[in-house]
Amino acid sequence: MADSRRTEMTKFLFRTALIELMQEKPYHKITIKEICEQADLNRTTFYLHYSDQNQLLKDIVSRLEEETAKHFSSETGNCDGIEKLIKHLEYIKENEKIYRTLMGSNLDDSIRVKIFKNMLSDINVKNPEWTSRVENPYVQTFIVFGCGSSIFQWIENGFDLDTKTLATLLYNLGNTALPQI
Amino acid sequence: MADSRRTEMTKFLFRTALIELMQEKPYHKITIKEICEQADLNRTTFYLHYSDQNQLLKDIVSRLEEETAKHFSSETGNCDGIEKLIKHLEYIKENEKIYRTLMGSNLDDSIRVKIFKNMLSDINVKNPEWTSRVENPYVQTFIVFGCGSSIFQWIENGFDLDTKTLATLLYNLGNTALPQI
DNA sequence: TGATTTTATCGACACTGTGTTGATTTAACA
DNA sequence: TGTTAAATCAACACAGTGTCGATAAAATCA
Repeated sequence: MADSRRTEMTKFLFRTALIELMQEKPYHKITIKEICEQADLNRTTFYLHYSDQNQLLKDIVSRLEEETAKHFSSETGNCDGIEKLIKHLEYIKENEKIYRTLMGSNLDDSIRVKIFKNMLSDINVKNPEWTSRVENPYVQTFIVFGCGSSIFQWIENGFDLDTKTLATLLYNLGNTALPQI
Repeated sequence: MADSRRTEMTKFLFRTALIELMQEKPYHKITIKEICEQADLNRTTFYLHYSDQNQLLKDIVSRLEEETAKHFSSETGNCDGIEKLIKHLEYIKENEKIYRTLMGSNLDDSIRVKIFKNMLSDINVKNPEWTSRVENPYVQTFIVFGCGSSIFQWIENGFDLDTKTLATLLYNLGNTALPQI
């Protein structure tokens, strides 16, 4: 019924193996064979659970999304916009390894957008100052990718700004522009 | 001496073949064998000029950069910031095929950044309103990726805004935020 | 033009990764 | 403990890679 403990463990090992390999080399150069060797599992077993690397990667990303959603549903009930952004940045900092790995692996656009939106989801959905005025999709894109890329750079730079400074910067970048459009 | 006409033609055929294939499928799924079949050239000939697909792609991108630079060195001598941006957008529109192909193929970050910066190079380098005040690398990243992604979306949407409207929008998004930081 | 050099082609090679098979072993759990 | 589900194993045909040495074609120039 559902996924037994054994298969759950197997899938966990595959996910771990891919994440480990992604820290060493770009995603697109990682073969299924390598993943299996890293996980110490048979290649036939891989095909029992995933059709290819992309399926496995999607599994990793969707689990991260679930965990993030779970975390923020309880955490940030009533914060204002900038506090939510700070909480998001803190969450990313706490989960440095997975975010650094995902962002540094030249992933496909669809995956990258998912992660960007995930990093900003609460803000993008719930903060009236930011989004209720943003019916223009170009402005949304500008802000999501502008913020997302800056956060990515912040991760790469080893968190050289404290969360409040970066949050204020990004918030102002997005916010001050909006009313004037 | 240098590249003879014959090798120049051969390389041109390989470049054309890759661009054609990139319109059909994501870059990372294109094999060297396919490129050769598309170009109607022998696979051994490919290895005579390029070590792999990435080399060929870099060739394509660097030639686009050269052409762009050549175009803008004569074109936009003395325009102000927003006019330069309009000229860039018009140039992208004129070269729709190559830009659409490059941006829609899930390329590596390094290539994407090159193209983004290329799209904004004049603005980023020469417009005092935008960049002399931007010593903060996070703000630069925000603007480059914000604008780049919006322009990408504009291409994907089939140029649904006229160049002046989009240029004004992006210019305001970047510009109004800056003085307040 | 014919001789020379450069460039593209051809066939073949060993090698790596892919995706699938059926038979077998291992481990969970009722 | 016996039954069931999951992981393993060996083997398969197949596709793409990168590299040969030998050959053919085509550009260059004496």
